[in-house]
Amino acid sequence: MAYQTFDPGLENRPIRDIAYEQLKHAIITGQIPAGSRIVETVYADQLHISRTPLREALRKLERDGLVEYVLHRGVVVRAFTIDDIDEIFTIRNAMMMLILPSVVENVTDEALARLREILKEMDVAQEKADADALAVLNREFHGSIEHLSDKLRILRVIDSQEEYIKRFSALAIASVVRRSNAHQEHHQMVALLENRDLEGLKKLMHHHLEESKETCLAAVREKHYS
Amino acid sequence: MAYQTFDPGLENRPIRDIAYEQLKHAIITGQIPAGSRIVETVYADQLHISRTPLREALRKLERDGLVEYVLHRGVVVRAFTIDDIDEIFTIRNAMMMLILPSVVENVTDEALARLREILKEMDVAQEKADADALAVLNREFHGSIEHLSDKLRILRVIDSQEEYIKRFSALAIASVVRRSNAHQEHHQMVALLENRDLEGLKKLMHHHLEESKETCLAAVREKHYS
DNA sequence: GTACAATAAATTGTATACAACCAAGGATGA
DNA sequence: TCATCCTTGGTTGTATACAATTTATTGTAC
Repeated sequence: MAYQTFDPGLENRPIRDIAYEQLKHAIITGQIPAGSRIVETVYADQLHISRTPLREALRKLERDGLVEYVLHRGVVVRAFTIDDIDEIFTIRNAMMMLILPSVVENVTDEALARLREILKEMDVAQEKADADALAVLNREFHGSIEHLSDKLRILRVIDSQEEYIKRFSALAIASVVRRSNAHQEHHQMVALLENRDLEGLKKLMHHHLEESKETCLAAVREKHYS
Repeated sequence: MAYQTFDPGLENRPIRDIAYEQLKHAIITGQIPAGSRIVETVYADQLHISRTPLREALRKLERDGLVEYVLHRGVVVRAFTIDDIDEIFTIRNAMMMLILPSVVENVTDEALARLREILKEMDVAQEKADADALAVLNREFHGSIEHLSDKLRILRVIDSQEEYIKRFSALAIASVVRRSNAHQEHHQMVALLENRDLEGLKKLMHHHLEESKETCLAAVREKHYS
């Protein structure tokens, strides 16, 4: 068959990466339920690609811990429990504490201006109670802060959990109360960053992520997701 | 060509995993220097395998962050600095603090007996100043403690750094002074575990890993590794 | 009907073939 | 001499073919 000539705009990535992201998304959202066996030919046909790039995508998922490989039996989707969510947020929180010193150290006026810009957009979204927009802006906001750090390996750990965070922090933002508190906290964060107040920022960020976790866990428990 | 029919004993893993580990080892030990481009055909020939399993190994290394992928240009070995070592130990220390509560909670008499057994072997190795044996036992000792925890995702983060730790903590163990201190600390750890003294253990473990890091960094700086 | 052996089907593991792309160098023309 | 186009060699991207292994199925004996 012909190559996948989708290529929207400038993107010309290998289709193994497309497959990787699609599978990752499908697993995290539960479209492919935990315990499912991923038979290569089935998914290759479904994605209209050959087994080769699909297998490379599976190897990546394997390193991510999303699927488990069994000798001569291929991969199975790993289970995903409330404890996982707890751990993911806990890891993220701990990593954040590790990078904050370098974040405060490296913050520039340009970065602060950018954060204030995002905050303004968040004000609007908050006003309109647009949870979807807030979820996107929220990731942008936190991402901008995190990537002020030069601790590349720690950032890599955070980024490896990024996809989960995206999904689950959206759940937290769905809560009206949490949304309002989080919004205030975001404003406070920028103020603390402005003053280079490391201790204050650490305390606030820790609280912020802890609250997000609790709200998210409550939401998940309610939906009896596990 | 015929399949790689090496298969020593019971091991019958796919050769992509063999390739993965060999490449990983070669990169971490510096046999393949940072910045090198890994041309698939070259290494496939060298390992006497085809490109397919090699590519799957490369995808895993990509997720590990050991190599970097450039569109249509393949992978290059990422640089590996003193800062990386610092971060790796820092991450490990932070993760350890997160799992220790569950370690203390789950510790059993059998586990303690096992730890004392390892300690005894370490006594012998310490007596004989056998640094190589100590390095192995050291990993076994710490691994046994870590895996008392049921925080699987956090353990996964620790394990993902395992290979580095193996290499670098061996450097720390090469120091006679550090070796002696570490040995004492290991004995103290078991005592604290016995008493389920979480706070004491946290304090000691934090100190222990911090000292290992410093010794290792000093050794690396001396060898002007970076 | 159950147990076991033999066989067939499904699936993964590996190798190879070919297409697409990039980079470098030479040919052509001004 | 310089710029531009084209070609070509090298390398990655993908598809496919085939081998090996596991799992399911069938058949036969008891």
